[in-house]
Amino acid sequence: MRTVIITNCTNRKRLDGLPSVVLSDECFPSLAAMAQAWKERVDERPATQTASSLYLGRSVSDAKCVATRLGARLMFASTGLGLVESDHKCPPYDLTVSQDPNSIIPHLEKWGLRASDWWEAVNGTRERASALADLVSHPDIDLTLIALTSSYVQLIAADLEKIEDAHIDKVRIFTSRPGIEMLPRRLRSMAMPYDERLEGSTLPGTRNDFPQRAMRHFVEVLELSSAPAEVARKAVSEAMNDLSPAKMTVRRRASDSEIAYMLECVWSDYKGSSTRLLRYLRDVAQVSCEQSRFRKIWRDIKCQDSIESKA
DNA sequence: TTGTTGAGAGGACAGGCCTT
DNA sequence: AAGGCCTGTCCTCTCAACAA
Repeated sequence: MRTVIITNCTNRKRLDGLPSVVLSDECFPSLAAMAQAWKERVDERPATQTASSLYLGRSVSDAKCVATRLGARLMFASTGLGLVESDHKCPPYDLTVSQDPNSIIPHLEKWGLRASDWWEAVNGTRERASALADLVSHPDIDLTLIALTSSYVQLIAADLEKIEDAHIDKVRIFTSRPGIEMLPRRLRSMAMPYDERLEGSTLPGTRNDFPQRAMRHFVEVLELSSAPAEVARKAVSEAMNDLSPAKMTVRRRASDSEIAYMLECVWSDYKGSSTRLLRYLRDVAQVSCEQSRFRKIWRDIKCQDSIESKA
C-alpha cells in the first residue's frame, strides 16, 4: 500500500545564514512572468537543506509522525515551491498565501486571479501544472492523506478539482470547517468530519495545527488509514460524539495598569520569570492577557526593577 | 586560574482561527 | 480590526565538569 501524506508548508523556516528568497517588487506583465521570475530566484539561491528540515512547527512534526507510522511519502504544499517531496533540497524563502507582508495575494488581486492560479503557475514552471491530481491518479498510489489549513485548501482547490471521479476515493482530507467549505463540492465527502471536539481528545492543540492533529488522530488513535471512506467518515463522527468539547476558560479582562500591579505583587514569588508570571495571570488570577501585551507590561516592570536594584 | 564543552532551564516567537 | 489562545522550537544564558 503506497500512501502519500501532504501537509502545508510553514511560514517559520530554519534559516541557513544566507538571505531568504523574496519576490522582487518589480511590476510583472503577467502571472506566468511572475512565476518564471520567482523560479529563477529560487533556482539561483543555494539550497542547503531538505524540505522536511526547512519547515518548522508542530504541524510539520505531526505530519512527520503520521508519515513514519504509515511508512508513507511525505510531501509539502508550498506557496513558493509548489508540491515538493520531503527530501527535496530547497532554500529558505518568504512567500505565503496567508495574511503576511510576503503574501502573494495582493499581486494576484491586481489581475483578478486567485491563489489556485498561482499554484498552477508555480507548479507549471516545473512542468507539472496539475501536480496533485497527477499524483493521486498515479497507479502506484493507493491513498493520499491531505492535511491543510483553509488558506492552503484555497491554494490547491483547482488542482483537487482535476482529480478524476475514479480516483477520488483514494483521498482523505483533514482541514478546518472553513477549509471544508472551500473544497470542490465533489471532494467534500472525502473530508473527515473532525471538529472542535478534537480538543477534548488526547491530541489538543492550537487552531493552526488542527488539520495535522486530526490526521494524526485518524491514523494513530482510530487506525482508519485503510478503511473505506464511508466507514472512516462514520467512525470519525462517532469518535467526535464520544468526546466532549474542550472547556473554554472565560477569563476576566483587566487594564495594563491593573495587570502591572498584580504582577508586581507576586513578582518575587515567581522570581520575575515571564513564563511563570503569565501562567499565574491565566491560571491563578484568571485574567486574560495576550502574550505580546504581557511581554510589554513584563518588560516595563523588569526595567523598573533593575533600575531600583542598582540604586 | 582560565578556557572549553555540554546539559538544562527558561525566554521569545510564530502560527491562524475565533471572539469581542 | 484587534485581542486572545497555546505549544513546539529556536536561541540565550547559566552552571557544572573537565582539561590545559
